[in-house]
Amino acid sequence: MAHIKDVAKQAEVSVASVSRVLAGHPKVSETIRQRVLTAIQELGYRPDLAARRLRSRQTNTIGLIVSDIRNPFFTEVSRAVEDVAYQHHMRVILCNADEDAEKEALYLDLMRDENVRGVILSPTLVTLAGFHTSDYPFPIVLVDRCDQNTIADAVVLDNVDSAYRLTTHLIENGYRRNVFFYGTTSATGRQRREGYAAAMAAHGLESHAEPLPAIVERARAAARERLRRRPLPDALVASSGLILLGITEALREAQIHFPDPVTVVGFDDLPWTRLVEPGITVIAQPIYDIGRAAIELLLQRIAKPEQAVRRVVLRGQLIERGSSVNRNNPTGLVTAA
Amino acid sequence: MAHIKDVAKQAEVSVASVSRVLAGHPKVSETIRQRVLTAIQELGYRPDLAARRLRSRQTNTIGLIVSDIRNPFFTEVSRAVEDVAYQHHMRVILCNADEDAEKEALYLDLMRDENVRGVILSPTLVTLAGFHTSDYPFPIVLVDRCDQNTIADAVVLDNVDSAYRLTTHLIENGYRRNVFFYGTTSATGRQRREGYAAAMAAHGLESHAEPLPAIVERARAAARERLRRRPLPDALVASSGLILLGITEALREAQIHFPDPVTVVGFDDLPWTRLVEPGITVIAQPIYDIGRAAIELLLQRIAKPEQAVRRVVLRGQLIERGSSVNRNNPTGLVTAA
DNA sequence: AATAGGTGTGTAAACGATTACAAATATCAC
DNA sequence: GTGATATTTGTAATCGTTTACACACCTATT
Repeated sequence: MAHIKDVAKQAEVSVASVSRVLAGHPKVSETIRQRVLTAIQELGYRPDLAARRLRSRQTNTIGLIVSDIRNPFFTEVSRAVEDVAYQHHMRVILCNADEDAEKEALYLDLMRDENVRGVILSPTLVTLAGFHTSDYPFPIVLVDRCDQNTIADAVVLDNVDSAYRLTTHLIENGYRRNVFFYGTTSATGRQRREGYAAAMAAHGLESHAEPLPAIVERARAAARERLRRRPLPDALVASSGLILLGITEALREAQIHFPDPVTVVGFDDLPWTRLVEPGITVIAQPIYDIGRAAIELLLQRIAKPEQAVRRVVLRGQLIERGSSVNRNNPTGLVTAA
Repeated sequence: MAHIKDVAKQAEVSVASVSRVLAGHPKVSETIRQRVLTAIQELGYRPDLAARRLRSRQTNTIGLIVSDIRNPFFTEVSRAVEDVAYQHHMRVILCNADEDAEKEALYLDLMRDENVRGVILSPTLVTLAGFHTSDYPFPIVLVDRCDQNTIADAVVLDNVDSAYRLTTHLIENGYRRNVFFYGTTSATGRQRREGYAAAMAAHGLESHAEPLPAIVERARAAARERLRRRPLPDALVASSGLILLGITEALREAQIHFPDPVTVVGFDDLPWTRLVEPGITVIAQPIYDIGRAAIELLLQRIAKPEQAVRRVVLRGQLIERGSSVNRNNPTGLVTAA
């Protein structure tokens, strides 16, 4: 394995010059630059990252701590983050905290050990509660989850409003007894519940919100349970893609072919929501954009540590499908007034 | 930030002793061990990874290079790999090669730079073609993709046999004109095509295999195209979950409610295959087990570099659902002979 | 011609751990 | 009590870079 010394010898220059060429330093003559470059070629030299990091006290790594890598939302976010990061010659360490605050803390420590330049994090409620950017030696951008009180760079959906629009859409189409299933570990679930409750209240309807751990199995169980009770609801509303999947499975189990007598709508425009007849109405999140905004925010923050804290809010898009077909006017004909 | 020197001073021992305690070295007296441990506590000391790696020329990192992180197969594999790796105090660097041989090579170089202990790789055909373990300074375990000629540790499905069973099942249930859609970038797609072709031939039927890039959009387009031609096939067979999704979307677009006149079956028991009526017959891969086997194989190889090359082959499970209902006897009644 | 101010280049000191080796101490047999 | 041996502990070299600083050289100004 060739070292920087060998390159220096081969190019008949000092190690400092080699290092300067490597760093793209401006004050180095074209002659030397060329000699070094060919020497590097000839020897197939690759700098030792460990030595470099030790001496320079810097890495080109950023950390991405997601709460569940199996959630398609986070795989898409990861994808966006990696795409942009690699364009900027930054490496990404991806960690999976499993909706577990302890693991989150563990990984944040790991990030410190790794000397990362910054972190993108989708925090649990617990972590978010006492969250202060200043507790960490690197900048942090929150993604998907953030509340009003937290002072930190963040990229989130307009959760309250999206849930409000989704619920209002349901109500206007004649679904009035709507049950909301939401994840308890995230701020996002709570905010969406809030939007749901506001919409219900605005129409003089009673809220029924069911908190649960945001995984498919628990959502299925909760929905199954609810479908056993009477009176049946008009609609089940899911606060995330995973919960939506669980609910849909429960409906299928119960042989209920939505939209009648019970229908289902929710968050996240996953491919299969179009596939199951007659299609599920959802709020589509611009997931890739969320991820991209997060990494761009982080890169800016790294470049300018002192810039003002920013919060990017992206709008969810209501996609109407068969599961929210108008019950008031099921024939689709215009009723005479 | 406290250094090892500070700890040594605080504990009134030498830096060597501190280092030995940190490494869990056996020859260190209980007295010193305790003094060091409390000093570490008091100072909140955390060793500098860069320095440690530079001096010891070792990391506790393994690399995982997958071909598409958005493919649920690979997210599940990642999950398994990370779970087991972290239990063994190993970090994982996850990279996404995007079915691109150049990116694969790039990431393998990156792995070398990072001095990883080993790599798990799902190679493209191009990379697999000239693959020699000895070209790399670390052990490599192939996952999901490997051909007969490649000499390397590997964990794969019984692709040929699974495809054979799936196709035979179709034929026996009365579907005879079956078209196989498979990804061209992976050895897996080819092997499954082989099993399909063998089953067709065994029943005196003609093969129709359509190669395509293994992404949803291309599969949808290919299926759409095929559905336009006449005569219509009896069944479309997908060699992967993403292709299955594309085909199912095309069927929906064309308003074809499988199993009649055209049905669909394929690989990967994704949650939605149960959901779309009347359910899609699939080969279920034991994905988590595949990932776990891969990381365990790698850890063993790291521990014993000279052990014999191993190939672990896991069996796919045929899950029969509505999409392969028996056409010979559609009523389900026993026909009098 | 002497001085000042740039350039560009080289030398050597970091960076913070691990670890070979030497030194000190403990253990034991006689 | 002595020497031999085994066991801990400490000192200092080392890993491969980056970078502060010094130095040599060149140009421009007086």
